[in-house]
Amino acid sequence: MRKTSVTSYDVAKAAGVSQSAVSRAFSPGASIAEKTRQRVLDAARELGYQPNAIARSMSTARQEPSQKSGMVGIVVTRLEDPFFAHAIANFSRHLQARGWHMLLFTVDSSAEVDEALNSLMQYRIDGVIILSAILSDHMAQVCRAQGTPVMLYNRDTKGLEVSAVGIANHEGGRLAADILLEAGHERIAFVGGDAGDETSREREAGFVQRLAEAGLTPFQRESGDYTFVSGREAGLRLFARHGRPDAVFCASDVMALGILHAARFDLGLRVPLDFSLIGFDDIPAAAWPGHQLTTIRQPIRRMIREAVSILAEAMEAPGEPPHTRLFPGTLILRDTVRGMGTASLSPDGQ
Amino acid sequence: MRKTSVTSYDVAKAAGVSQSAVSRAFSPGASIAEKTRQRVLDAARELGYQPNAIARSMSTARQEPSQKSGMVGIVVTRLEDPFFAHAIANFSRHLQARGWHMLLFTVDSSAEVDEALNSLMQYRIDGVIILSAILSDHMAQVCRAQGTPVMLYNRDTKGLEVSAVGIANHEGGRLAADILLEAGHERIAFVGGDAGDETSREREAGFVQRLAEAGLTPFQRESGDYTFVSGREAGLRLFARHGRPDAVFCASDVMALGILHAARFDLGLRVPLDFSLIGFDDIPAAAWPGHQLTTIRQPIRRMIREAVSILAEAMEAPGEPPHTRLFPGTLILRDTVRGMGTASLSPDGQ
DNA sequence: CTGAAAGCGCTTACAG
DNA sequence: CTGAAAGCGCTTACAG
Repeated sequence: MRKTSVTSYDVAKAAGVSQSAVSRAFSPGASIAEKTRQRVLDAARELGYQPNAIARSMSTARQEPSQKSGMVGIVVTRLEDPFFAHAIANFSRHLQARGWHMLLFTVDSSAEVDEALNSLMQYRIDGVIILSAILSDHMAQVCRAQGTPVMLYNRDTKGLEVSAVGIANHEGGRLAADILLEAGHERIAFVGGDAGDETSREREAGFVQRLAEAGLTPFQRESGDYTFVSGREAGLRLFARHGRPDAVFCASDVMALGILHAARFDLGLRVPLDFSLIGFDDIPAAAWPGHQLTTIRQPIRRMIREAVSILAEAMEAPGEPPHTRLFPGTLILRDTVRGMGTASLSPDGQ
Repeated sequence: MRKTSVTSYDVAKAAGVSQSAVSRAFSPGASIAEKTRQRVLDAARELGYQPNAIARSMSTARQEPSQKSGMVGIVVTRLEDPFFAHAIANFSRHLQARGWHMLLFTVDSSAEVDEALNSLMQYRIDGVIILSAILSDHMAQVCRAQGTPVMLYNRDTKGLEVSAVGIANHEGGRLAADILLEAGHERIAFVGGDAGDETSREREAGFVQRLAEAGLTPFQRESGDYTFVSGREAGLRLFARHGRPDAVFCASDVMALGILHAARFDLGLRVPLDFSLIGFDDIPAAAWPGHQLTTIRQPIRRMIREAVSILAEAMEAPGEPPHTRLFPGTLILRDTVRGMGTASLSPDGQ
């Protein structure tokens, strides 16, 4: 009655060889005569046989220090955010190119990461990448005990025994302050995430530090949740009263675009005439002709290549200590900072 | 030497029961005394035991008509596109809520779908969702033979024995023409994908049909690849010569925004004064204050809920025939069509 | 309610 | 180069 799928035994019978031979025919580098291999492959094609990855994974559990599934877990928040969508798209291509599959888990906050990890680890993933969230100390130890390497993307390790790839947030914040200071601004506001958001805090810290060196303190501070709408609302609050800022550093492009649209279209302000604006990330929409947002670019492609490569190494050499790599952000001068326009440092506008 | 992970045998020993009992303790509805169950669960927590989903999947292969892995395959092109990023985010939440995991595979074109499916099926996925792409006739039969239900999202089944959820493209195209005609336009251009793109073709067909009923033919036709940049370039071509269109229907919001930015910021044209523009999809950026793009909305949330629900049914009742469900698009009137502005049919702007 | 045992579909020493 | 056999970690009839 069962819709029996074709197994290596069926192929073996059809090809007139043992089941072991079938297995070897599908294992690169296994010792098998080319003639036998061809015979098996032909029979397999005939029957529509595909090796069962689940069963293979079971078998390898016997030899390997830990069971290999061929799957890498990905834990992500806010997949709809263009920054993350791009990251996932890139991760996916790199991982696939190296022969891994992606088991995706979306969470609403860092609080759910441990649970997600637990769920993912039941599938004996070979490694896991966590985007913009952090796991608990306990969970990090569990992963370590299981031999599952962890890669934090866009987040600091905080001393955990895990790998990480990220952007130099503190320096990025300084860079933003640099350019605003150089443009002669003195009433500089900051817009970031909430108090619990580490990335935003680091960017703010660098920003505030650089301001302090120039004898200034932030003129105003607003926060949002990294959506366009929350940026727009922050923008409205920023300019609601008298004594407005003459410049704004926003820790995320998505929110910066919210501020830009609020300023221009809700309030009728001119940017950069009425105030300068600088974002962070360099998402595609930052380069749109109507935006031309000056921002700090994250070298996403390189970062992701590096993250995958570090993780790959860790998955191959279980014992090795974790690696962390921080990339510097680069200033992309476009048209939203007074007196420092147009001369884009990037040739493309993508 | 192997970093032996803890198995049900370890828990059994610790709890002083048989391995079967451990298994039962983790199987909802299995016949086991509550006291035994608690003892097992305690021991499991103590040892950090988590059942091995891979092994579980192997076992079920014995009883079920086909092996259940708890994973649903997702095949997607252009993950970086906001329309797809949103779709994936939604799929992920619904699938997770029902206890499934998502095995994600990205492809560059429909040509790679069969290969992706082959790769995914080696993991004995319980079902698969293909976004905006189609599988071959042969592959559809393979899936059928394996008892793996297939859901096409945003694509027609073309007579294949698979399920599908999509938007009524033809009617959407008619709707777009309706509004442009009503606004009094006569030189109406169309911008879509290339000739091989079915979605675009259907929207165009409905659009052209409605135009014909009014005694008109499309004034001009340009195509792009669904990126902002390609929309911008199409916009440039649209207005490069004399005898310009006075309205444009673009089969995708992302491209429509490219046209909008090209018109306003590269060419200095006014929308909707110089020409009217209507898009398709209603992506978030369409509602940004500076855009206010009139468009045809896809009810993504409902569509995805329906897709998951149809797929879930198919995964539970293998024999059942596939289902197809088409949703109507709704006109979202914003500010890019002459004389029909501002009165948004949607209360929110999200 | 419980335990011993078979079996899911593979991989890989082991012995020719 | 090849085949017989053990074993990966579970689930679930089967027989108490």
